[in-house]
Amino acid sequence: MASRAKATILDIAREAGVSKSTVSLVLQGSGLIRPETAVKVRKAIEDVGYVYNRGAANLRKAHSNVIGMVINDLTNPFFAELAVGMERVFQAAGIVPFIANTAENPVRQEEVLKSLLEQGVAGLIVSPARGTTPGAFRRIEAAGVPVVFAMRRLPESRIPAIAPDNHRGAYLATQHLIGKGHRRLAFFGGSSDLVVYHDRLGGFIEACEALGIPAANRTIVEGETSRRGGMACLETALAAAEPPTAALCFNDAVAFGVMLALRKRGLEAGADFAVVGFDDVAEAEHYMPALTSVAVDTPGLGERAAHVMLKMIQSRTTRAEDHIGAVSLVVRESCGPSRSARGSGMGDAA
Amino acid sequence: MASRAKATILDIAREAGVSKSTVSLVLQGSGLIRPETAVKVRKAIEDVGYVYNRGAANLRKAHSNVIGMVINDLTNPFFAELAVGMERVFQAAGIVPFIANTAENPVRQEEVLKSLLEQGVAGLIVSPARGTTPGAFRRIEAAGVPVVFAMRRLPESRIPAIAPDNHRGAYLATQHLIGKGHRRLAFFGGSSDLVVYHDRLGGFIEACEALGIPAANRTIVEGETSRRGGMACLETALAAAEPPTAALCFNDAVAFGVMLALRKRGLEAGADFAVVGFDDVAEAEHYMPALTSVAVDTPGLGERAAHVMLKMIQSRTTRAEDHIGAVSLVVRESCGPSRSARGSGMGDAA
DNA sequence: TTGATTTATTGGAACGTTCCATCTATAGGC
DNA sequence: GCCTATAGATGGAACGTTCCAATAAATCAA
Repeated sequence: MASRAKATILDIAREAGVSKSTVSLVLQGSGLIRPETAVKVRKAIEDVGYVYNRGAANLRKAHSNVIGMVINDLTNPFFAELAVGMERVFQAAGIVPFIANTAENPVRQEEVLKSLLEQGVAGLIVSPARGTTPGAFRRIEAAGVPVVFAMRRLPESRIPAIAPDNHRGAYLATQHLIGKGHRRLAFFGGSSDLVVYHDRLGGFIEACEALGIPAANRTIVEGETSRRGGMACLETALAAAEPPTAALCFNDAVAFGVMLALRKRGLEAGADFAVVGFDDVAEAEHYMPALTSVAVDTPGLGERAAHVMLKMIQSRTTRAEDHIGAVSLVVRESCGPSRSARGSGMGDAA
Repeated sequence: MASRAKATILDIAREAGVSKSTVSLVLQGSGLIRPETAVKVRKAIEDVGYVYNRGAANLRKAHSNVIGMVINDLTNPFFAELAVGMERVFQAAGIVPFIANTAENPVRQEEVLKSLLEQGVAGLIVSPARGTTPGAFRRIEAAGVPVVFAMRRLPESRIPAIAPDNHRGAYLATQHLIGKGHRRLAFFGGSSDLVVYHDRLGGFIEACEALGIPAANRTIVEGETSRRGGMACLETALAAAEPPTAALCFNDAVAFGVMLALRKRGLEAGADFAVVGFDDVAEAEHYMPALTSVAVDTPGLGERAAHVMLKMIQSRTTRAEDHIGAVSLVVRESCGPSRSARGSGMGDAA
């Protein structure tokens, strides 16, 4: 196996009979080189199986072309969609983003960020893990590396955030449920150490208050932002004396879990209990029953985040405006057909 | 903004009143340093907001601790599960894997691989995009960087592959369908430029031949390995004069698509048409109806691939054994209850 | 005391690039 | 023929680390 000790620019130079400077120039596509020379050099590059050493180059140039994308849960298709949006714009800019998963673990996140930084990334797009301490990004900011938060943000931080209008989305969804006649509502999933949680819950509560649902008729159950979390939430809520008849879920994964738990109990989402999700992942449309959800234009947010990042890098700043994306409620089947209120009657199939 | 021109090891040395060598030693956790000195140095590191420059270090050490993971479709939850398995073992080894998505595009894949290589990765775990040319990894092999294929492999290549027993999985699934009494079978999705495709299709055909399904009663429809692809496959197949009554799908995504298309036609998976998937992603269990699928222990394969990679790096070789993972058929509802066949009773009792 | 050994620390060369300043040819203007 | 301009190519210093060989200081054996 031709493990000939890694060819360098000097090997190429020797092979082609020019100086290393010339090779460097060719590598950068400089117009200062006579075409025939360039051809000769390129042939040599091919011959020796050269691979460019970006680390060495960055040592001089001091700005790399790699961008890190730190994601809190890769198994949630929502984040894959977000990533895809970003990749679209980075690809056009000739940048390859590296994705790293933190699995919702702040310690892992710390490692991941450290590693990315050491690698000399030009910027970082982050959806912070839950429980991230406010100081976690201090060092990064100090290092002057631009960061943008996507979807999630941190309590008090100067870091720009790209996120959907969570408050409004939750409001719309809640309004929809109330419009369907529901009078005992729940908010399922998420946890109060997430800023997004407060945004969404806030929208829920505001709608309840505006439309006459007293606090006594509201059930709020925190839980994991996953299918499993959703299942647990439903169980908890139905154990109450006067259980809710409808729920707004923190995200679609939670909503899927809720629907699953309903099915396990012999209940049907839509008919027996209304559920609405948040994010509108691709699956929502195909679920059975199809999930009513707050659409946030996920790839669009990804693109936006990428653009902001590019801008920050270009203007060598570490600041940028927040961006709140528009949302809309996509009504499907999981809240049932319009029906004139049920007030009571859980219709709890034995 | 403290953009104080990137602190280096020398700044720390000055700050702490020691030499750069000492700082370097501390950074590496060498035991040669007097504890008090180490403390002093660490304090200085903290004070100046130092970030380690791995690029510069690699220039000397020549082996990095980053591993690239190149995935052909991040939106397929299957690959996210694979990634999670790998991460588990890399994390334990103190390595942060960088994930990059090729979106099933060989050109993009080329860029991604180039970028990763230039970054000086220690190894590459790849699920090659469909249509990858056989020569695509020649340069990488020549560069002496260890590569392992996960899930997919390339026609003639010395690169070790970690994959499930595709042939056997397909055989089991087909056998199951025939056992249910089906006599006109289909194989949906995938395309012949994928080695896996031939493996799976091969298992299907072998089972058909062994169990007496003549070629005339077999429908094979190539298609995208996605939900959309599955929908198209079903439409194509049902348009035939004597349409199949059951299908083995290339993967779960295709199977979901098939079930979706069935529903659109007012048919029900299980009762009206049997479908079995491949991969057994988490969703399969929760689908409606729950999908019968070939379980491949995805995270286990991920772990395996990671272990092989670690081994290769450690023993500085570029060769390793292939690994074929065990598979099993998980029977759920999408093939319907046992029924005494159309055609003839395959004696599938209870 | 001397020399040997151990413990802590250090300077300098090397790693593979970029980029500036310099150099050599050739061409053009007169 | 001489001077200047220009195109093309080049050597060397610098980037931030590691690691070897060397040193200095402390300890020990005799």
